[in-house]
Amino acid sequence: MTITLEEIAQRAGVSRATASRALHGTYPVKAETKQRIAKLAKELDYQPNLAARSLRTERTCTIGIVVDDISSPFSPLIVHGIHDALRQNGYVSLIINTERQVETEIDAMHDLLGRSIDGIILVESFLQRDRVMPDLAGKPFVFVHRLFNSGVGNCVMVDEQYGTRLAVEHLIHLGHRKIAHITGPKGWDATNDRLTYFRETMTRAGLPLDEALIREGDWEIEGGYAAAQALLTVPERPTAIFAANDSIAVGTMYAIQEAGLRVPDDISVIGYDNLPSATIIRPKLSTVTMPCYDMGQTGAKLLIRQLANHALPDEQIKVRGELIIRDTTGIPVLSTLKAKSTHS
Amino acid sequence: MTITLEEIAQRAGVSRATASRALHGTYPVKAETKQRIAKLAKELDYQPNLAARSLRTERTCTIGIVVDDISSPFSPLIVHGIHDALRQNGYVSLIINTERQVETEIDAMHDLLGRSIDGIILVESFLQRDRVMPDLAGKPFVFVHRLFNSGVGNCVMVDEQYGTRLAVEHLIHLGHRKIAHITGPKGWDATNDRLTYFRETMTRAGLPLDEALIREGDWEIEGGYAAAQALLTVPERPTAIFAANDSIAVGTMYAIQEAGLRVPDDISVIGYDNLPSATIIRPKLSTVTMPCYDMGQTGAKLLIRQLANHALPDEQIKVRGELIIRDTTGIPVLSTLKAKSTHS
DNA sequence: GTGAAAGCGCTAACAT
DNA sequence: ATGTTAGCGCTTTCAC
Repeated sequence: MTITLEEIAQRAGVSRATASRALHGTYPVKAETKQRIAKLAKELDYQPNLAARSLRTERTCTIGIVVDDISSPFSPLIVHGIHDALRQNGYVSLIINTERQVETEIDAMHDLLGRSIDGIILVESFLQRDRVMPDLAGKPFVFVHRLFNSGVGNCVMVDEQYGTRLAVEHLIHLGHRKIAHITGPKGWDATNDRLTYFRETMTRAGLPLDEALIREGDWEIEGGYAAAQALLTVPERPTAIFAANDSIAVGTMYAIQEAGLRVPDDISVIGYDNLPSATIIRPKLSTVTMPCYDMGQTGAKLLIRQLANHALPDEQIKVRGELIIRDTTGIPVLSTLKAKSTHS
Repeated sequence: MTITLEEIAQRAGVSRATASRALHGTYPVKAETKQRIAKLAKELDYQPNLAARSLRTERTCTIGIVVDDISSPFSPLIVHGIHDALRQNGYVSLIINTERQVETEIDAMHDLLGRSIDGIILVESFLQRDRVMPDLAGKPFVFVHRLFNSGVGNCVMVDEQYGTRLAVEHLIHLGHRKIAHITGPKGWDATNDRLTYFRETMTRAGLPLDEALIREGDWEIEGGYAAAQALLTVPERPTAIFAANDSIAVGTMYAIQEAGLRVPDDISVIGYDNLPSATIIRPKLSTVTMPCYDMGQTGAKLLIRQLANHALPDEQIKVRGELIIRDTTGIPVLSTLKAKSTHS
C-alpha cells in the first residue's frame, strides 16, 4: 500500500542503497540515475518512513516543547515563533503542557526522551526558575522565558533594561518629570528588573526619585486600580504612570477616569507587554511589546545551532521589545498648569 | 548508553520476548518474572524506543493537529483540550500551523502522513469550509471548528442554536422586548446561525421582529461601534443588544457610553465567546462561552474512538456553551420609563 | 558509482 | 509460560 524505498529502487532498477543516496544528494550518484529516482519518488508520492529512518540514524527531526500553559496570553506566540523557525529547518515539534506543575514538567521530559526527540525547548520553565538544570541524556535544550532572568545554560530572555528605558524615556521626552511606577508583585524577576531599570532611567535623566510614586500591583487590573487610586491622593500627583504590565495599566486608567480625570490630558499612562487589552481599552494604550514571537524564533534557532554542533558553548540571548505609541501618552500640558495654579 | 529491552532481558535472565510481554501485561507471564522485570525496568529507567516500536506496529501513539493559527484567541484553548484528552490516553501530538493558507494545510497533511502518525485533528480547517474531504490514506481524522457548520465527516461544532437562545432568552427573561442584534459579517456560517436563531428565539417568545434592529458588524470593535451608533438613532430605541461576538459587544458599549447612556441602566448588552475582553471592559460583559476547551476534548476523544475501531461511522457532535451573567445585562427599568415619558 | 549485507530496537507468529 | 526467529524500512559501512 504505502510506497517504500524498496519499491522505488525496484522500479528504477537499482538497489535500495542507490535510491537512498540519490534522494539524499550527499553521496555521489550518476546524475542520470539520480534524476530518474527523484522523478519516480515524486510520481509515486514517496514518503520516507521516519520511524525507520530514526531507528537507524538516531535522529528524528522532532524537538520537544515543554510549555507552562499552552493557552496563556504569551505562550502561544512564543510557540508560534518556535514553530516557524523549526519548520524552515525541517523540524517538527511535540508539545507538552505542564499546567505550571513541576512534576508534570519532569514527567514531560521523561516522556519526550522516550520519544527519541533531538532536543527540547522549555518555555517559562519552573526548573529554570529554580535554577535547576534538567538531565536530558546529553540532548541539547534551550530555555525561553519572560519572567525569570536566571541566565543559566542556553536561554532566551527579555532585555528588560531596554524595554523599561523605551517606556520611561518616552514619558521623559514628552516632558514628564513626576513619573510614577506601579510594579508587579514581589518575588518576580520581571518585577525587580522593571523597577530597577525604572529607577536607573530616571536617575540617568537627572530626575528626582520620589519613593511615594512607586506602588506595588499584582499583574492584574484590580491591583493596578488600587495602586493608582493611592497614587492619585499623593500631594504631588504624578503626571505620568509607568505600569509594569498592560493589565496594571488598564486598572490604572479606570482609576484615573473614575476620579474624573482624563488620560492622557491629565495623566499619561504607559503599559508593558502589548497584549490585546492594549487595543481593547479606550483610549488605546501606549506600551512596550513583549517580543514573544521573536523570542520563540531565537530560541528555536539557538537549539538548531546546538543540534548541528553539540560542542557549542551555552548562549544567553536577550531579545528587545519595541515602543508602541498609542493614545494614552501625551504632553503634560494641563497637569502642569494645574500644578502651577495650585501652588500659586 | 541507553537502556534497551535486550539489556533488561539479559539482566533478568529471560528473552527479549518475555521482557516485552511482561512490560505490556497483555500476555500471560509468570507473576514473579513479571514483577522482577518491572522492577528492573524502573531501576534502569527503561524508556522503550518508540521509533522501533512503531516501525513494527505501524502505530505511533502520535496524532497530528493541523491548526489555522496557533496564536489566535481560540485555537490555543481548543488545542489545550485536545492535549489533555490525548495525554490521558497516552497520545502526544505534532502541531502544524497553517497560517490560514489552504496550500499549507495540504502540505501539512503530507508532512504528517510521512511522520506515520495515527490520525489527524483539523482545527478550523479550510478544507472543511470548502466541504473538501482530505485524503489520508485511510487514517482517521476529525474536524473541530467554530465558524463553519458543514457537518461533514467526523466533526465537532458549536451548538449555535443553544448558545444564541441562552443569550437572547436571558434578555427576554429580564423583561426586554425591543432587542437588537448586531451580526457578524456576511458569508460566515456563524453569522447566519446566530441571526437565524436570534429570529427564532424572538418569535418563539412571541416578540415582534423589527428588522430595523438588525445591523451588520464585522467581528471587530469598530464594526460593532458603528452598528451600535446606527441603532441609537432609530425612533424606537432598543433596550437591549445581542452582539454576535464579544468584540462587537465592546464596540457597542463604547457607542452607548459615548452617547451619554449607561450600560445596563439604559441599554443592556450581551456578547458571545467569553474572550478576555469581556472581563477587561467595564462594566464586565455578560456573554455566552465559546466552549473551546470542551470542543478540543470532544474532538480528541472522538478521534481516539475512531482509532480504536476504524469501522465506526462518522459522528457529528455539537458542543454547548454556557451563559455568563456579568454586569452589562439588567432589567429595562429606566429605559422603559423614559420611553413612556417620551410617548406621553 | 553501485550493490550486498548488516543492523537499529522492538513485537508477534510460531514453536515448544 | 517462555524462547526462537523473522522482519518492519531505512542508512551506511564495506566491498567491488
